[in-house]
Amino acid sequence: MTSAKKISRIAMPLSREAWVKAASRLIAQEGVQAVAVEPLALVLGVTKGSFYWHFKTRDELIHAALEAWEQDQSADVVSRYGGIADPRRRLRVLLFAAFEDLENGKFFAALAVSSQDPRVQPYLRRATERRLAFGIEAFQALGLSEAEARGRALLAYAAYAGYFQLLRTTPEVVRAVTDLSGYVRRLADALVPAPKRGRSCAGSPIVRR
Amino acid sequence: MTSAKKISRIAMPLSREAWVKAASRLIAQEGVQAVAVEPLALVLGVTKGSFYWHFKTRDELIHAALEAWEQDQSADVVSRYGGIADPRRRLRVLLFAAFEDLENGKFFAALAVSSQDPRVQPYLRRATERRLAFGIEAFQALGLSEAEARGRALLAYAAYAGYFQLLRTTPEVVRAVTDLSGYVRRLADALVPAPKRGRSCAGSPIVRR
DNA sequence: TGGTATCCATACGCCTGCGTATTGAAAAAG
DNA sequence: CTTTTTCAATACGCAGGCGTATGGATACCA
Repeated sequence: MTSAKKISRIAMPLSREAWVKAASRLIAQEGVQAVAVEPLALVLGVTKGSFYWHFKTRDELIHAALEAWEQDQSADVVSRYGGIADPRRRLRVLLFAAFEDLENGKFFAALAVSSQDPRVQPYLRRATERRLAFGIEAFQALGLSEAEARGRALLAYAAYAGYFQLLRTTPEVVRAVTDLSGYVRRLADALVPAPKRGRSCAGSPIVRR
Repeated sequence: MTSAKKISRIAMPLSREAWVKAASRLIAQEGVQAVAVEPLALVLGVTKGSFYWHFKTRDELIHAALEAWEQDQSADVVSRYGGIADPRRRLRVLLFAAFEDLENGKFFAALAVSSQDPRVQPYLRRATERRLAFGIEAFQALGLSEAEARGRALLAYAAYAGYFQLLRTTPEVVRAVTDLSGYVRRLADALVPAPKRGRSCAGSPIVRR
């Protein structure tokens, strides 16, 4: 049958979820503006007729895909939040976990591509607010002043956003320079005093103000 | 001098440069895909007829704008390079200078938006390679190993890219958190041992201020 | 005065993508 | 065995954007 790369579309009806999923993949790879009905239908082995039965407009599909991402997001953060008591360790684990979720990072970078799109903005804004607030809280738990915590959280978040942006724009160059785990470790060492093991810097290098 | 955005255009012939400049502005604001001939002509107060006299295709305009940016880039880097002898100070000055050039930062962030565009890729790749190489060199001048220098350079560059990405995608949120100078100072403190002040402990670059 | 080069307007054809309308087919319900 | 519901194909209209063709208009030259 349709010997295309995708599943062979053997007369099995297409679910709404299938469209959303395909759209999400497309967003992660080429950004929101790439979500076009006809090309997408071609990939799925159907025509527009199918799409406009499942969705009222193209915007509805985009919105659905973004909504799905936001749900995943929240779930993830909450699940990792409950855990660790020690603030230092929690912060480091948080950092590593964030960078380890490559899918999410790539999707986020792809969203940033379409940041001017009014459909995307609210999702991007909420995600940024949520993550930054979380980061600030985590840094404050170390005993830092709010200003200091804000600054470090922004730095950490920018390093996150920047890494995935660079990975998207020029993956060869980035990979030639260092690997992910080394990158994150370095970031964590720069922002969070190492937790107990080995002699960390004498006394308390952290200034609370 | 076109007084403001779209006025004048009083029978004075339009130069090729005017098109390139307008295109560059557009790229910085909305990305490469926004560079469309007819809307641009509307802004400049002419029609397509003018454009296709100065340029063969739309691609030619885009290339011209990117080329102009790359030239500026190189000039800037070279001009700042000659200066400082002390590697610590040089690195910090470099960092501050990079972040202070808001125009360039915004243009870079806008380019990253269109990183998938085959027209943009080479320019983006060259800029990234050049800057990273420069950063690595600067860190090695501090006496760091190549691996360590690579790591820190990537971190610094990601912080740069990330900051301007966030400034582009969610400026309100970023500005609510901290200001630019504080951000850069923090980054410099984290990556570069302060020039004179008390020596930080050997391993951890976190420095009391 | 006439010619030539420069700069721009207008009109056209083409393609892509959105959304609608209509028809069709197959499964489920009756 | 009908009827209804579900899903999809086809055909259409419309808009925006690229590139071409052609015809002014203005200025500079000879």
